[in-house]
Amino acid sequence: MATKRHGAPVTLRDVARAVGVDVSTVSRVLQNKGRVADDTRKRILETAERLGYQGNPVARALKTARSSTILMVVPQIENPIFASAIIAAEIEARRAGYALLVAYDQGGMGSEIIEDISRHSMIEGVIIASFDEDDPLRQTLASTNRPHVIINRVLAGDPDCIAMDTRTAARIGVEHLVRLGHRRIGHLAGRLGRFNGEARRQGWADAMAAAGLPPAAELVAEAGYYPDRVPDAVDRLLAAGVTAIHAATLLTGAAAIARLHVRGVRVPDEVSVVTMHDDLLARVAYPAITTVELPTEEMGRAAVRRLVGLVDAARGRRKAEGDPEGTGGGVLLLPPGQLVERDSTAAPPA
Amino acid sequence: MATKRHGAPVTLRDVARAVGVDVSTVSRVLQNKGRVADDTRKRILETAERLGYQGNPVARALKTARSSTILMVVPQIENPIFASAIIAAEIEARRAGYALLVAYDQGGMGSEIIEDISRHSMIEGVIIASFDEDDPLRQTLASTNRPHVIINRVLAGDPDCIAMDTRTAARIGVEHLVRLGHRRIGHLAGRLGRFNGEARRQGWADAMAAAGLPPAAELVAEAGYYPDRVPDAVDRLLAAGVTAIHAATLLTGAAAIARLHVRGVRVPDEVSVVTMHDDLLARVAYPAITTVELPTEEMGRAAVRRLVGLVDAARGRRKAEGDPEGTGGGVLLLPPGQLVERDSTAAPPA
DNA sequence: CGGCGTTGAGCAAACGTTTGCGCAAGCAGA
DNA sequence: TCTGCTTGCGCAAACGTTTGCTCAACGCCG
Repeated sequence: MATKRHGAPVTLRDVARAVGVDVSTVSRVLQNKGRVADDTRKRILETAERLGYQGNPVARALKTARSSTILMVVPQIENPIFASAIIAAEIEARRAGYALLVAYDQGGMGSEIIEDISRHSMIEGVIIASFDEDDPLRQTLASTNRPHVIINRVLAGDPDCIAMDTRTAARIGVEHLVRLGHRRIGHLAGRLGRFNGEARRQGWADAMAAAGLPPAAELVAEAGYYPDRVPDAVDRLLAAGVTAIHAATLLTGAAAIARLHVRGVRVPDEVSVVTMHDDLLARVAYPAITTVELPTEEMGRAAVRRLVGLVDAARGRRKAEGDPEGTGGGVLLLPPGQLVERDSTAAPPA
Repeated sequence: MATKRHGAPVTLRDVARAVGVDVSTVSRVLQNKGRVADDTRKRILETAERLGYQGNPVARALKTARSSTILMVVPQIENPIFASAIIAAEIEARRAGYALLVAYDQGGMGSEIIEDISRHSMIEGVIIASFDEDDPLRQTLASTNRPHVIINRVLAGDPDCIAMDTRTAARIGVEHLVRLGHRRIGHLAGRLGRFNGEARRQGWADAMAAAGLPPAAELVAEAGYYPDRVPDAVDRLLAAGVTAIHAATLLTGAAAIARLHVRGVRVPDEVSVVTMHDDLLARVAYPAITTVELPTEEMGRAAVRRLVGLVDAARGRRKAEGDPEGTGGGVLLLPPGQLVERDSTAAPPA
């Protein structure tokens, strides 16, 4: 009996030898392929269990050319939207039998990152969050025809984008303000001209139009996604005489409230604030912030499902299965959740 | 000339054939091992470049038994401490030539998760954040003797823990309050009895003792890590007559401020609030929160460095190199950063 | 009783590397 | 000219699987 070095992992050969069959038979049993006598099967399963056979994922990957690993590239920014998307994506990936690699893009380096990681790890597909319209990564991805899906943004020409319908989310928030009686409603914009900034502004405009209110230019103040420029933008909205502010993001919404406090403006008595993405921050702010729930987790899950579908398709499997999981191509725009009414919104002052 | 199926990846054999040498020679050139004639080397390099040779990480991993992949397990909680630790860890890992898998533990399932992922991916080491003192994962890890490091917590008996010195961070915050003239300083505790909750309470007690102030029991109110129980705890501290509150976490600090607002207590005029972890939330709260910086990113980076060291050591490399990178064993307690003074702290009312 | 289909299992090739070994060529010293 | 060392490179085994092919044994039907 050939003694193995202690600690060395148990291989198919070890099991095969112990049972007295060929490795191929063991392999077939372990993956339920091919016909094996019930008796043999039982002995193999028992022995594999007894020896603690684990299987070597690398060897399997080499033979099958499948690594069951996907990569998610996110901007380095600590955006809570991505944080929860990653969490949900990982859990969904694990459920689907995949492992999730993450990589943080420090700005437009997506291509290099993917290439870099591909050097040590075989990745079957990529989920990309850091993606400007002009990102060179797009070319790379298209030319290398590696399965990929883009999240948090709809990109013209790419069928595999999964984003949240922030336009509708914005509309819901603003409609709530309208319902409360507000007429001069300002929009604290993110980055206008960018996909997400623009969608939110549109949603604000939609609600305004539906209420017969003019979406005047002075009612829109751009602040970006960081708190820095918020005070200035809020001041401009106050100068425009708003009684309510719709903030594009939770973070800028909170910053807006802080600015209103500084300016001595009471929230919500004098000015209401509403925003989207129902995160913890909305609950610890004072007053607690009224928000519209965003399907951040569903975005992560949907991205994984779509990507797994693409990977499978690329391997020729379930080619014409009528798309039973609804993962079929096409841009997916996830509807927002509920309006969560808290203490930052009220009727305008008489 | 054997035409390859278009799209099939370029292998060593392809390059070797094109140059007219053996695959082994190509391999040696590509990894700079062994002696090869300069001329041959140049031709091989050129051809590899021209054909776009990428190398197959799986095949390499099979042969070398190295996957250059590490796993980081974090609790599913969207704790900003972990978010930034992950980001920093990933970037450090990439720099070290590793890829980072993440997995989110939904509560005590660490062992299952690791086993699950090990089925598809070969992982060389694990960084674990979700780790209670009694976690069964600990046994698993010890018995399987897989290289691992534990972060955000010091575990008796495990030499590879990397945590932040939150005790000192707490002391620094409280010292600041003392310096401002506060004498009745409450501690809004996390979870007492747990590593992190206890360290912070100790730091508070340290500063109190140093100032000759009695750390009375009624000055400590436990609230956990979530905002839910904060209002009640704050009320108790107010009843105890505090003029300042040291909150264990940024989130509960923000929630405490909100509660003080609700109670009609002005911050910082009547009650000051200080906490730790200088995150965006501290800047968008009103008033902006005075915090002590926490080395969350360094924790992530240090964990990766240590783990890489362990992995290398386990493979017998640089066994006795005098530990040039300072990654040597032993618990690492990272010192906190600066006190960032903002608007939530001031002298106590006369 | 011969042909044939089915079942169970072994043989061996392949996946793309890495690496120990061997060997030919070249060259220096004796 | 022979020995012996170095340099450059090919040969082939291995890493642990998966899978197509082969084949013996067996039972069934005509």
